[in-house]
Amino acid sequence: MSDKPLTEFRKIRIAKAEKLVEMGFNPYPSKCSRTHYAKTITDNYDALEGKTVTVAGRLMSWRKHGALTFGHIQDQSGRIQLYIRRDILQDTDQSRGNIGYAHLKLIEVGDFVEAAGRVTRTERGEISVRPDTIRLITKSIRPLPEKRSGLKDREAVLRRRYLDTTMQPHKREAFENISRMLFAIRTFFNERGFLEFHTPVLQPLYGGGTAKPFTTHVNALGCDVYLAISHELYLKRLIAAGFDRVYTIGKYFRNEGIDRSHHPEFSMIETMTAYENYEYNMDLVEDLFRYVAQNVFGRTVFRVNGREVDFGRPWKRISMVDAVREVTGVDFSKCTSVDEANARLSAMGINEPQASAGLCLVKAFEEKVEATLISPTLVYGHPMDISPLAKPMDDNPDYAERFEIFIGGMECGDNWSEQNDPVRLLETWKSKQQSLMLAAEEIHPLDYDFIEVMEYGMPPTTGIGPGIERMAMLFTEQDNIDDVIFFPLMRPVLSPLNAEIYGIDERVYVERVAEGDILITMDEFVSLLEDGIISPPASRVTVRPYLRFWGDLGRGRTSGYLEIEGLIKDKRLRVVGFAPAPGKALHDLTDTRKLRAVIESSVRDGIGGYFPDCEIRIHGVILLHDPRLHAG
RNA sequence: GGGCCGCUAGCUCAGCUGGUAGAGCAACGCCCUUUUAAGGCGUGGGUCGAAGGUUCGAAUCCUUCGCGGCUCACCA
Repeated sequence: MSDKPLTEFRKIRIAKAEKLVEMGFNPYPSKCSRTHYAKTITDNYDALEGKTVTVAGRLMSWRKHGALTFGHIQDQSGRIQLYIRRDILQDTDQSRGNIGYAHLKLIEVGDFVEAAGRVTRTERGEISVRPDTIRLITKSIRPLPEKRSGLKDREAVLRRRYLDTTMQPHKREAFENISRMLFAIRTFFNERGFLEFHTPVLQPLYGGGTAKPFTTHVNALGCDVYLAISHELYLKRLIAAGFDRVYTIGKYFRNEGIDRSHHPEFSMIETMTAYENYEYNMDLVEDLFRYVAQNVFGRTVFRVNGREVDFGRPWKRISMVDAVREVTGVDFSKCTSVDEANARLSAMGINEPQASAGLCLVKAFEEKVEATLISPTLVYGHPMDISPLAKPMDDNPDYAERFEIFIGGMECGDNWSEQNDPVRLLETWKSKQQSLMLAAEEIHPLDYDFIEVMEYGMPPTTGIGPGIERMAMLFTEQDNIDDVIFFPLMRPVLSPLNAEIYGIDERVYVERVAEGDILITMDEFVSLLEDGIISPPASRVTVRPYLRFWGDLGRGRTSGYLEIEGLIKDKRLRVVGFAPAPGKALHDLTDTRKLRAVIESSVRDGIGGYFPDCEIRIHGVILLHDPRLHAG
């Protein structure tokens, strides 16, 4: 009986590693002695020709020609060819870890190797290292993807990014540039006298925004906390503490939609500057983007959504009222009533009545203007209705000292003069809380501790908050956020193949209850049936048994649940605590027919009698494993 | 959440209106002193995402589910 290809491949490679151990080699040594990166050698060939160098990296190609062997080693900098000659390569020497020509078959594509030898050119002119010695640094026991195409399946790329960047090294560029970007951002702020702080990710209250948070629990304190949806309230506490210029490059967590420009976990650079207002920040934001463009990318013109965006020119600054008037011809500042404003809205084809004239302006802006703002534009003067943490403008208190950054039709940051009047802040928050409770049945926490901070006093302050990923998308010219986040969040999966390799007998399913499903216990279910409360609206009920086996086969326990469709209209019922045939050994998994028969009779005996006229379809048993036991 | 699309060997992909599951790369064996998509000869490799259904017969048709993609909506 032969194995599946991957299983066989893996066994062969493990056998080679074992052979190496038998021979006295360590296939996983801890040290290597690289002297040069590949690119250093190809860039400085004239100076290095004939010199002895040591290179190390992953073996990406391997061409045997009898007494000659060619291959390419790939390191972080690039690739360089190995030109191996039988008459030059030293013999196998376990004490030094050297692998001689006779044993070269023990290393292969995918392995990490180290080669020491002279820098030379082959007859075809390729700069190469001609090794005197070759050492195996790390044995690889999985096959690399197809060498020409690499990974193409999007899911495979996202789940195994390390393979994608191995096969197509140019795909590392965006990530390298993001790293440089972060360094440049820090340099930019540090040079301007800002101090970087780490603010809490675990927060007892979530504030500074209206997003849905992730919740978690602190055992030691016995209380629930939230992952940060924003860091701004903590930065303001730092200003109150006497620091004039602070920033954080923090992680933000928002339990909301995922699409090509939204990710549940993202990063932002957030600043607070005391003794300045939003106008200072307009200059700061513009300088920041220009600084990053020039210092990291060496240019100011980028392509965003197929259109050119120039960060070098002075950015357009326009009030929201003017921006809407420019595009639609409607001047919302002249609207004297909500009804008038809503009439203007519906005249431009937006039939969603808003609660205030300010909200009408915002709606018109979002619908008609936002997508047209390709060149970097700062839009200021938001209605106070939507700016609870911002200060009103002196000359027009209906509008906030606030601006948003728009680039390529995408919002890239929100910024304002911080409201530091504690009495007004409290009033605003309370009324906002009430309206939100009425409107959305959502309770937003009031952070009284923060109000107290404001009562002690915070000097005039202004902050900016450009998103790192949005910025990275602009500068690396990617249109999908997954391509600027190396490890995007995905549902966990365990392939049947891995389940087999790692000795997990059954298919692994992640147990979860979808929204809208009803979860009840077996006892509750039975009593509902007995009382006749549940009866099928349709003539057919579909039952899917899910079972989990604990402990040793033949002796362990069985638990599971039934998924039942057709008993409650449009809902799926999940009955937990289903124990088929109590007392019987169900663990003979090899006889699936017998297993199924036992489950079927158990289900039919259990519920079939309650509605005799109904067809009950029982699907094959699905075996569960606790994913937590086998994660990773 | 809605719509559309995809899932076949480790990887990249064929597989027509239902009729014995295919190729290349990778792997294994042998040959080869200038290859770089090396080449030549030979060999092995599959729960066609899962479960049901229709059928004499299903990778193919139907239903449900899983995972993913694109897109719209929602959400900053």
